[in-house]
Amino acid sequence: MAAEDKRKPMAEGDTALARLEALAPDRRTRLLDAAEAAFAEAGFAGASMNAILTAAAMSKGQAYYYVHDKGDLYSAVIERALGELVGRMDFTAPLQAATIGAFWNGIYAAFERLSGALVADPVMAALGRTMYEGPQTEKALEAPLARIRGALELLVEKGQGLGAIRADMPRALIVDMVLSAARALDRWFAENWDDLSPEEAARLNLEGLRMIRAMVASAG
Amino acid sequence: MAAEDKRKPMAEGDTALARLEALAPDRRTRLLDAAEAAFAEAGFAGASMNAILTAAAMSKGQAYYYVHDKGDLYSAVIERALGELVGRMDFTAPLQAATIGAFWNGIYAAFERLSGALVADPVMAALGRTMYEGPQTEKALEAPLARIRGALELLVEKGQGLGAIRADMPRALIVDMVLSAARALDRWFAENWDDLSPEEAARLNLEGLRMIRAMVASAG
DNA sequence: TGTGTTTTTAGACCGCTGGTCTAAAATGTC
DNA sequence: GACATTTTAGACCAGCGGTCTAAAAACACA
Repeated sequence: MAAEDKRKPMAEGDTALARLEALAPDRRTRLLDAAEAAFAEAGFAGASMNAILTAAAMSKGQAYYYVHDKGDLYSAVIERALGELVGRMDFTAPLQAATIGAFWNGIYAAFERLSGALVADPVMAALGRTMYEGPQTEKALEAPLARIRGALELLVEKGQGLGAIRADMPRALIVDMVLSAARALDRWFAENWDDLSPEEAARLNLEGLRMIRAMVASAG
Repeated sequence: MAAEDKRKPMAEGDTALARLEALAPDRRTRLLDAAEAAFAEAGFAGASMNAILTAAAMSKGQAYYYVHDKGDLYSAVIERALGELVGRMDFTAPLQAATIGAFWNGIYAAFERLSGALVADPVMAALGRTMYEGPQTEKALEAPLARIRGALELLVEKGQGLGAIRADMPRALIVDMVLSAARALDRWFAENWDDLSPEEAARLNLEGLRMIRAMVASAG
């Protein structure tokens, strides 16, 4: 009478983050820090799981007990980083704006804060670039990305309500275009930062946001 | 007196495409076709070199004689695909436009042709999505991407000369933002194509281009 | 404290990856 | 026919992400 295998096979749907969350904070931090550094430097595919585990001083069995696979670990890293970022952006001002002008000004301010944060933290910036690697990352990103898109979508909705943003295009499309233009702007800044005077940088940043605004502003 | 090794070690800078170009056309096509299909389906990192070689009925020694590494093969695939695409876009009309209106119309027409081509050829579209995988592809793409950017830059310059495009921002930045917004537009279409009526698709496509135009148009 | 159960850990192991290397085959040259 | 060069085949290599087993550690209840 073979005893049935009662070992818990890692609850199915939960992306194993359940266990990760229960892991002692210092060890979780050690793992996520090592992973974040590796992903930021080499991208998702380029980062070596083995190297990450060595850096985090964790055995394989240990790591794969807390995480389904590499993509899962990646999700956790992104989720943590995103948490810090959205905290910094803080969209409450534009969301409560009463006029079109106040709406845009609130957005400018939020993006300025974000931009400052990314400039100050190149690892985070590099990690962000990671997010478009392709089919493998895409799946791992679904959950965390949905959250940030949700926030932006809310913002667009508010803008449309105020008459600030054109309402004749699908909201999702507008969000996509804004996100990607903003990212291009950011990438350009990252690459050319050293050649820019502070004044020029500030001017270009503001004008860049104005360009994005022009793209989505309602014709009126 | 050991005879020096006279074997040609594959000329250094030339990305080995020299040999590839000299390869009999049918065999080169066989290899590139197999690679294109694999890259389009699984992305750069996800595609298996071994599988590609099997599909192309080529031995390893053979393939690596004509190509430095996977990135090199990828470059060749992109280069070929890009050649077909730029042929389809044909920017001569907007480049010779005499008025702002004609300039934009020419651009609309070129993008419409491109969009049509991508819709008709999903493999090519998938391949395009591949191009932003990360550090690994980036290097392989430098050369082919520089060409398309060059073409766009010319276009922006012309637009600035006509007063159609704002001249107060670095040309490279404008090109980046346009490219990435256009890509977002394209991606959105790729994902939502099935849910769109032809009329709606046409309208959104045109309006999307107008949005991009609004982003870069001079304040005038 | 002793015993049985469950959770956690270590690391050997697996199939596969992209890439190298050598020895033979093919081709060219005189 | 003889020699040099170019091209081919595929065994082989280190490293990859991931699995698995067996022991260790922690917990539960007496």
